[in-house]
Amino acid sequence: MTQWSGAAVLPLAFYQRRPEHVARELLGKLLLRQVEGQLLVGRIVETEAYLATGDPASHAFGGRTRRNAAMFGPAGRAYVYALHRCHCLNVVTEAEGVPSAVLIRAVEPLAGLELMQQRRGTARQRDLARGPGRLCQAFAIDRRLDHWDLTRGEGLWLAADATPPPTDVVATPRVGVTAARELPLRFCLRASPFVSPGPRRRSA
DNA sequence: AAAACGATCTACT
DNA sequence: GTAGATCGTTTTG
Repeated sequence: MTQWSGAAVLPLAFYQRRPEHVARELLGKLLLRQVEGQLLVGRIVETEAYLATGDPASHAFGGRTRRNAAMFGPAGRAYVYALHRCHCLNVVTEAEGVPSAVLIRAVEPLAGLELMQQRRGTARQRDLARGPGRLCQAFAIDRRLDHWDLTRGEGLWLAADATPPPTDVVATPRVGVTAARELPLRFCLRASPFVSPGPRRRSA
């Protein structure tokens, strides 16, 4: 795995900024997971920012609860929650006490594909980590990783590729429940086949 | 104690 | 494109 030795772990300062900025900067970065003696790697191709104030879609909008406690903690930690049968991975941003985060919506699988295929129950590369729930299943991420320190470079962490590919970024307004606000919170790499379907438009 | 609610996914047409 | 499964968390009685 010397191929990833040049990948620099993202430092605390990277996360101590506004979630819109972090979400934009995360595109093209690497998500790494060490599990069962193997290294899983994916390139982040889609993110979503959840603001500390004025964002009705954020879990922190209604105040602090047991579930969303990680969002109120220090930056650079994971906020993992369960939804339906799935889990979703967020990275906490800004200062402690400011509840903002970035949802990792999709990655392009780069290493450890066999284990991902095994965990996902499919061989289709496109379906391994496209969508926040699938991503967590492929990378063996669940609530035990809630509050995990992502800056330590072990278990679960993020890093910058030594030679990242060109990143042509698109920001799109959210659709669905938050459509009324038209917040430009979603970021993805243009033309990446590994982008998730995204939130459904809600039917009245 | 019970009910409602999704930052979703899969299957099917 | 739409429908339904499904379950931990939160809210309400």
